[in-house]
Amino acid sequence: MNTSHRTISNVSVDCVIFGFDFEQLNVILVEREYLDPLTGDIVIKDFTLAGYHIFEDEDLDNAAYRILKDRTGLENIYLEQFGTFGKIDRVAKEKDQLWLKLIDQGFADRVLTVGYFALIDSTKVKLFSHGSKIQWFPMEEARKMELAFDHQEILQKALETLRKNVRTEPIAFELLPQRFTLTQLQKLYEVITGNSIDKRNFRKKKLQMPFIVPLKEKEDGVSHRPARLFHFSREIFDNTRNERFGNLF
Amino acid sequence: MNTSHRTISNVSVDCVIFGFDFEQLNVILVEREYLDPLTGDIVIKDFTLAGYHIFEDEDLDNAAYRILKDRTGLENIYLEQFGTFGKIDRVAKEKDQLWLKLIDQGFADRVLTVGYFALIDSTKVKLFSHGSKIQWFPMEEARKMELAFDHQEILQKALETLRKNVRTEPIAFELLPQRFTLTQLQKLYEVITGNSIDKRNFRKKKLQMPFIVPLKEKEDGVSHRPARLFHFSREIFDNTRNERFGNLF
DNA sequence: TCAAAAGTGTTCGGCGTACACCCATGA
DNA sequence: TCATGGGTGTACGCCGAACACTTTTGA
Repeated sequence: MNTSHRTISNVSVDCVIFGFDFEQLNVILVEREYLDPLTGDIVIKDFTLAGYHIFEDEDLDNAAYRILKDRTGLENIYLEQFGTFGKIDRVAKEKDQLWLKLIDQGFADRVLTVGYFALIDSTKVKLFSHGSKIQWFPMEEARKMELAFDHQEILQKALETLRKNVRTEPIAFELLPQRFTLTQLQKLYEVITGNSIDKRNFRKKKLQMPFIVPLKEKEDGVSHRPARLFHFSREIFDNTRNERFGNLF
Repeated sequence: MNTSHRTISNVSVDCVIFGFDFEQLNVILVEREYLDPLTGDIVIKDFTLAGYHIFEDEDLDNAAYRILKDRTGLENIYLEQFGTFGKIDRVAKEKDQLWLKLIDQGFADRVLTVGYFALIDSTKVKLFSHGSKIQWFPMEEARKMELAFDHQEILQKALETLRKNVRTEPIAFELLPQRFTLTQLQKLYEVITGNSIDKRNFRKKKLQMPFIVPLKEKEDGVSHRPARLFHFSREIFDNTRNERFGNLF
């Protein structure tokens, strides 16, 4: 991690990085592991969100972009701040206290963390480890894990916010490749909201939206009838969005 | 302000306290004034949101409740966190730097602030000054004022969040007395959203909502036909809210 | 020819919207 | 009796929901 900046000891940023593999919603977690230097025994081994303290000389939003770039190499990604977590005891679990003592980075006892979620097209991303292992987990699995600190609570809030906002903001497309099929889009809405959707109604509605633009290309490499590809035109969206808060799906 | 606690120098909370006087949406601002101790000339005189640094021994949410109680005496008030503001230059305006130097409270150069908004029934609240004057301003006026720090930006975000959330969460009632008329409720929605609403359609819809309960009482002291009073039953709301995100107004 | 997913239309009920007049009360 | 806001019903169009079969492709 970059150490040429001074950090603010009381404030960190945690990024909930969402991805979609056309089957499930996934999230990136970072392994937190500490081995006894003498015996090699595992003292701590669990997972955290991707986070770090903010630097004194960067905007809060930039801290989130930095963390995201450090872990994925990606820039110009959709990032949304969804909450700040500041319970006194949020790092008070025994395991967390032990961890903080072991890594001994001089962070304050009291740390507030600002949560951001990122939406990325996971078909084209390589994860960077920087020492700690980092991997994708299906949301369902991640939601059952015992994460570090209050990260389970943060993950929950991120998911809730995503669920709400995906209905009124055109953010689902951030999780898909530039060219996608309507079935992929439908599946994405289904896994985010947890509802299943009628195919005909879904397609009828999408085809009416001028900013979902049909392309001439079709899928290839599939062993069934290939689907037409679409792309989301932000330009048309910005020009046609009407004032009402109507559901976008 | 309470000084028996140690504060966290990098983190503050600002409260946007909304009220409704049956005509407009109002917000509480605190006067920031500094007089030259020799000449008595006004060096700084403007307004800020109600805010303070958080204490080391309180949860983040509790800091917001504390500030609210200090200023209004109220407890058990609806409070919602809506964003955290952490641009590097958010306290860099010349006037703000001067202010920080003059009050000399040892706060850090870099302060992040967490924004909460409160919804209160302003028919029964007295404001507490604690040295600085504090008063209600109509939103329209407040939105044009040059507030301290980045408080104009914070106010804007608070208002946006209120506008969005009032459609899907039963929070409008927090701004009204326990017993209210439908016309008051309608006016409230109108001033929050900025749209005007058809009276018959509005009433038809409200009367279908089981948690808006008609009372036997009517208004009195008005020089026209008195209106029926209603109250919002949270209990019925909790039992009848369906899963869909349908607009609540 | 089979398996797998793509693609396609109609009906129905409910909800939002537009719209104008009489009523009850205090001054 | 007047001024002021309170209170009420109908008609129409659109949108969301339910529902089943044919088509295209690669294996």
